[in-house]
Amino acid sequence: MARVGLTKELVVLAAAEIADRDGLDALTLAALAAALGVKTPSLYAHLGGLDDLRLRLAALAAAQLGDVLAPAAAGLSRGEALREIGHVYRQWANEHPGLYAALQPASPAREPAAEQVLALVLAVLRGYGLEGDQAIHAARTVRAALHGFVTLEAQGGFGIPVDLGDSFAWMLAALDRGLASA
Amino acid sequence: MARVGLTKELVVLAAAEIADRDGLDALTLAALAAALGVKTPSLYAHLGGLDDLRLRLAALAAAQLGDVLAPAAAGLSRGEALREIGHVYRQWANEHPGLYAALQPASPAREPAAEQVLALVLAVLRGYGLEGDQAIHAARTVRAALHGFVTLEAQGGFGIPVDLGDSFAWMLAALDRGLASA
DNA sequence: AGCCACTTCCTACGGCTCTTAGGTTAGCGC
DNA sequence: GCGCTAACCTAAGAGCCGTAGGAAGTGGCT
Repeated sequence: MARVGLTKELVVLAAAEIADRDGLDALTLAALAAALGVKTPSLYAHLGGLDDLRLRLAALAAAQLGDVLAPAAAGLSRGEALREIGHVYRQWANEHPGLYAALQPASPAREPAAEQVLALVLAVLRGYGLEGDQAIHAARTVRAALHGFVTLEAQGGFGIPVDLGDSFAWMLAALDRGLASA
Repeated sequence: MARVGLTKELVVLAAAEIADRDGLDALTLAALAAALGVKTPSLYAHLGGLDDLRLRLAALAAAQLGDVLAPAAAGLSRGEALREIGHVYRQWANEHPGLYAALQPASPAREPAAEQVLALVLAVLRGYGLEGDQAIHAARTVRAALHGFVTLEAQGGFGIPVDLGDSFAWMLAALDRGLASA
């Protein structure tokens, strides 16, 4: 019985790879164990089970997204910052569909990263002169638009053959105008 | 063996009720059969299986959403029409979380209703002077914002204790300004 | 009325999922 | 070299979807 030498980190990374390649639904403990060259019950030495795996995946995703987003708006303001954050957000989501999907049911595991992103967005919104409740409304607006677009795109929800990148850029420009005139 | 007298319609309606009450994930053939007072395999007389049930649910959801949305913007234009459509959309989604979720993986089953909704939105956008590709970009923007907000709301994705209705109204107003200045 | 055919509904089963319980063995520290 | 930890295993159970094949209620036809 040659030991594989798994660690929690290796297991979660392998899970992320499966989720991104085959979809989050294809991430089963059986598939994960097979990918690691191990029998399914052996995973319970490293994980608390499927729910625990999903939480760890969500935490990993939140951390990664936070890391790519953090430097995106450095030195930019208003429209430029919004556009940059938007494009980085969309690109990361497109490159990591499984991880992005794992982010979905809001869980405590991703709370810290969520607050990091929120702070980042609020900083940009201050450039628009938005504070207090206004800033919260605006942050939710931006988040809803980004999340909605990326989600619909991932699910093939946009049927019409008009370039999605153009539409995304158009949306960010419209958001910029909407925020600027608040 | 008293017969229950099921029909495809009754089965799908019962499924919709379970999905809305307990969540789409809780909609299993076993749960559906139990709710109908029948054993699981009996459902196969009315359905092709779980995938088929999900498609039928998506078709039902698309039809319902189209029906409530169609008269929403009658006699209104621009900002008022957008606000009305938005509120009806959100209200329906909040009242039917299971059906709304069933709409998710874009399937051929909901195509007709999707086109109906698209035509409705495009009509409103004409009020903003948007045509051709511009109108497509704008329609995608509106859809992304609505879908994103409603989805995040359903998942408890908005943590901060600021009124969600206010945020939604703010988003619709921001969209209106963004579209008006396109 | 009586019978036939249809369709609903059933039991039984196989394969997949996650999960727990308990035993074996590899490899590190003493 | 020996023992302890933990990584890994087999075995088993509950729940899921889906298929196969049989029994029974219901409507139509003679």
